[in-house]
Amino acid sequence: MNNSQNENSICGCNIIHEDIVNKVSQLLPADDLLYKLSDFFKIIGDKTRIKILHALFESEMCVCDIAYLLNMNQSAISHQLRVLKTAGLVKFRKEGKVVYYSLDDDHVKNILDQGLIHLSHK
Amino acid sequence: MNNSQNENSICGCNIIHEDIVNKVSQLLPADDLLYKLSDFFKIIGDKTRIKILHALFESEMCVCDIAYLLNMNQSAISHQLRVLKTAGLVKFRKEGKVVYYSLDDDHVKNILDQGLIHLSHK
DNA sequence: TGAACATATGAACAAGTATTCATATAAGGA
DNA sequence: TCCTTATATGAATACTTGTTCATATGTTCA
Repeated sequence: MNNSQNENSICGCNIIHEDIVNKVSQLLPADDLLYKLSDFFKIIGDKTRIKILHALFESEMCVCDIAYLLNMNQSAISHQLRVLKTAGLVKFRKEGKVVYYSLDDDHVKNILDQGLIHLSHK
Repeated sequence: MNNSQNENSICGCNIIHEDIVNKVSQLLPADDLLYKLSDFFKIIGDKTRIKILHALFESEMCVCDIAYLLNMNQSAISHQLRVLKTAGLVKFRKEGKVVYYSLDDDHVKNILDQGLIHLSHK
């Protein structure tokens, strides 16, 4: 237990447990890494994108197929596919006019499945 | 290959591969479940909350400690702790004025670690 | 070459959300 | 009881982001 007299200007209160804060502070991963991590979860934390990913678990699909499947217009799907592509979660191949998207990462299915397990245990 | 003459009013294009769409449509988890799943990832897809969770991996902490550790004011942390509490990811115990937060879910650390593995493999 | 179509993309708009500020609540100590 | 302090919370603000609309690009086919 370690209190200082004046409240801290940063957080607006005193440090109650300086020893714990110091210990945890050292063990915490770098900000940079944690930001990347939260960005990754942000990508899969969207209902449209998570549906696209689940669809691609089953089969590669073209933009038009996905749009029809999800009952959304082509533009919205195309925008979201770009997000997934930029994040390295999907890749594509072109065949004439048609662009086929598929998964580009083995871990993603694993992580989504873990999420489902989490939900089922709550 | 299966084209209809007029473009589809829903997605603004024709279905290219009706067979695939039908197959995937049957295999896709229920909307309800996928929404819950994306909500879960949305919770951990925030830099402040992911820092809080990582901090709590190491030790239970009071609100003030977390605020000081993350260099944020008490109110912001309190709001985010409520989000995490509502999602069932953290729990708390009271000791006088002080409220101690800790993890309330075993799967979360696992999932975050998987996320880190994903990042390191990219 | 021109029409049709699959996809991409920029801009605008709408909706959601994280943080701040002010203040309330509740507990401890003088 | 009054003062201090730890936490919670409602409202306002600022920011982020998903979707739509209009349009551009690029390919096929007649």
